[in-house]
Amino acid sequence: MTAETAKDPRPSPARARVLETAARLFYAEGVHSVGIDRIIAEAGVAKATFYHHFPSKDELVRAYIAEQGSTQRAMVATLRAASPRETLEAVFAFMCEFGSGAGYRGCPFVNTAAEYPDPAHPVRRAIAEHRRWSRDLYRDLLAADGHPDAERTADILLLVRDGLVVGFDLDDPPTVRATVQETLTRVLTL
Amino acid sequence: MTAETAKDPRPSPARARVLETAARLFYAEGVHSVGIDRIIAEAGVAKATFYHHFPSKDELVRAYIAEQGSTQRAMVATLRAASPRETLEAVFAFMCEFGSGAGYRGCPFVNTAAEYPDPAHPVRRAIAEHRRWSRDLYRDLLAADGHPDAERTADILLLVRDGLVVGFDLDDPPTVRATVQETLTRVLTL
DNA sequence: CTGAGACTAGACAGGTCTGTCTGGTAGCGT
DNA sequence: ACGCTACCAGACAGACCTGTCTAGTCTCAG
Repeated sequence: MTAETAKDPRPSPARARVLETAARLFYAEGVHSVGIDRIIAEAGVAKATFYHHFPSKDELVRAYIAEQGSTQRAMVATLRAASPRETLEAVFAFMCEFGSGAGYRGCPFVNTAAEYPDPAHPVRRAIAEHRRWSRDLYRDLLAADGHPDAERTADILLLVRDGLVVGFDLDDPPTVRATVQETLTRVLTL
Repeated sequence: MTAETAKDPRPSPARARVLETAARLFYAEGVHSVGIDRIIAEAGVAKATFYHHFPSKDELVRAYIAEQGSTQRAMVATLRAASPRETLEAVFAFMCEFGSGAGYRGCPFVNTAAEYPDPAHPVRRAIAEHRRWSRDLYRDLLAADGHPDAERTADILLLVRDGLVVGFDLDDPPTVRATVQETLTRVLTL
């Protein structure tokens, strides 16, 4: 699916404004709590324009998830460090940094999944796709670092990642930060 | 807050039916996706009766969260094993068992928190309360087992718990089960 | 110049949401 | 017998939801 990676030759500022506004509101308040009317009002876009670009609200949600995914992939690309091990640590350090920020409201993928029970739903599929990418990123970095059990350790890192994003949202950020650090130490040292 | 622990001398079957139905639907489909009308219809209760027992939907959600908490506390009480260490393992084994079940849809606390952004909201406070109880349970069991760093390890176990409940919902259960086992091994052995 | 398409403004339909209200029945303690 | 409380059935208000539609503006390629 190369839907969000330069598919459309015309960027369409209105569409971008809708997606940007939707991302901000969905993340801050949840998908079902934010209506189309509010999105188009804050984006300064007519309703017909919205439905010209997105066939339904669900498709907007799917686009929101896909856009979050590409944003995160781009962010990780900027974190590439000298060694795979350092890159891995930079990724988790970044998540901790982000999770300690003011507007943090948890992981958009996990939060949105909570509002879409059906695993076969397109939104859920988009979420699953990003999870696979995350896990593969961890595995590749571990393997490049010469880790003897990259596959299983990647699964563990995904589990730590999930605990991290939930913890920063629900618990005391400095404590979670220290907990993540300690967990990574115990999990990565053999 | 002793609201759910034998406060009312009259159990009120109608109230219990509402709470039971709400718990089932909220868990399976999410809080905002399930309306009052549907709950009272499936519970076989009049609307006036519902609003006689619960002042608002938000209060029903709070009661749902509180009830989930007491249910989990009761469940843990039945898992007490010979040693604290075995009890701890039984708790995580039970979560894995439950997470592998057919109707599993993630953690009601985490899922509901995703729909209530405001940390000051009563629902979020009830969720925070249960998280404190979980962390304290881990800490007490670790301390009773003679663990040298019960406090920090309890934080880690809470993080593992969060990763566990998310993973069983979004990923392949058998894989997550093995991952949890391996994570606990790496995290608990010093 | 012409026509296609992106855009704005806003009415509208049909449904669902929470919460209130009326009206009436049944059990139970005193 | 009386009154309190729990309970049922369902209408109703007012707001909000998604999605469609009309009507008209503006830009730009050909």
